[in-house]
Amino acid sequence: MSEVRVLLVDDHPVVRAGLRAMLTGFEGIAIAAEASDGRAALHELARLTALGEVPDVVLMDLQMGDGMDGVTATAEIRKLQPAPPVLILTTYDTDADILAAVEAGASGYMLKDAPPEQLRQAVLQAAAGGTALAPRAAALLMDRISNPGTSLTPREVQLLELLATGLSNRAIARQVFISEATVKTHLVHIYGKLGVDNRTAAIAAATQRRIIRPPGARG
Amino acid sequence: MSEVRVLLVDDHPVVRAGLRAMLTGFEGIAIAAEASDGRAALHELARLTALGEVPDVVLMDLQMGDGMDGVTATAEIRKLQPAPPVLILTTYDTDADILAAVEAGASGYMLKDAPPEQLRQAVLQAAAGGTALAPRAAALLMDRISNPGTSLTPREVQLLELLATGLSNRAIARQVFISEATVKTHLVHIYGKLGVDNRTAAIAAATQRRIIRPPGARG
DNA sequence: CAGCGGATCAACCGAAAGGTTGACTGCGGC
DNA sequence: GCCGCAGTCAACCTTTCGGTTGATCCGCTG
Repeated sequence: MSEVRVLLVDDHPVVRAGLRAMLTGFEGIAIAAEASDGRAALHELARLTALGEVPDVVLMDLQMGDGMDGVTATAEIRKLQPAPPVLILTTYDTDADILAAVEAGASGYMLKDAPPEQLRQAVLQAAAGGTALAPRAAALLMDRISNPGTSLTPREVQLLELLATGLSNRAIARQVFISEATVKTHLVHIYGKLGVDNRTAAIAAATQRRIIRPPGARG
Repeated sequence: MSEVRVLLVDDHPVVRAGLRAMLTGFEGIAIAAEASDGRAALHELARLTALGEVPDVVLMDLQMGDGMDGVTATAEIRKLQPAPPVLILTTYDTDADILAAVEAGASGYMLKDAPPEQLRQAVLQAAAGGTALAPRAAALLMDRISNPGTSLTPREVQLLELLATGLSNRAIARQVFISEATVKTHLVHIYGKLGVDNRTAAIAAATQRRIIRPPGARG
């Protein structure tokens, strides 16, 4: 009999307990192991692989306080041989989170506030080699392929990061060895792409979409 | 046999399942009921009270997507007769969150990444009429009573939060029904206390010191 | 090669923000 | 009752920022 075996990866004991209780309550799903961050997940995966017990799906949180984050871990897992499918289960549904996860090779993207039945479906689908996307994630990906020209250039992201640290235009200019005029030009472009009209709104928008890390983010 | 009876309030089914599994696994703790937001919690509380089964403690998340938020719900619960103690269990430990919760009458402030044993202790302590604070929450409150002059006033924190959402001075003024001049006065004070000289730097500093949550962070 | 987009810079102007001074109210403590 | 502090507002000035126009340079691509 073929049970779907899941590797849980989440840094919150409470969430792990919830998933464990919820998933083991379903027919045909079992927990193979648990890990509290990406690095631990890779260790578990190596251990299980050595035993010939590769899990059928990895259920992974994206935000994990101290250890390796979910996107990095997903990319690492996808490099393995064999590489179990990774289903992202997270709290946020921001553009960059979703895109980063998909680019890293995730088989699905679900939100933690999803009803249990949806979660069950997603786990089974991912384990079977399919995909499982939350509505907003699906919508975003559709939108991306229809008009891809909206994203920020690497240079713009770099200036955005400096902006978020609280530097003035002049200070940013000095930092990257360009003129203040150029900084202003870049900012105008950034504001246009983000749909805002000042620097604080740009920081808020860029943080929300996970284009940049929150100012003073730890880790 | 006096079991401690808990009312769970969290908008995530997964988290509720986790807390349910974790707490019922402990001796002397039982789940009285569950609710997915503040309003539902008040309903449950009314229902239980009518049955003469008032819970011994309310375990409440602060960030809840759609319904009444945790701070408002806590304040409402504390107005009841009888008013069960409210233990906050949340993901973030920013000054603004902690102070708001304590001012609303919470008996404790714990983080979701706390180990199960700590959680158990906190629930029991709160139920017994005591308090339970995460280390950072305790440190913050100690700091508040020792040197209250250095820290930001509630009003200043409020403006800081609006600032971080990307609003202009005029927009902030309209939001809180004061003049633009007053906003500027507050900002000057804020800059002085944070040791910065512009709004983006204020956001960065306030985020770093956990006075406010990162711009765009959502529950 | 012509065209496009990214990156660079200048000059300019109006709008917003930063900073200062001063003043008034209301509340709590000594 | 007086003092200090938080909160409110006005007037004024300087600096910074936002937005526009226009330009050069470079690398890639059809």
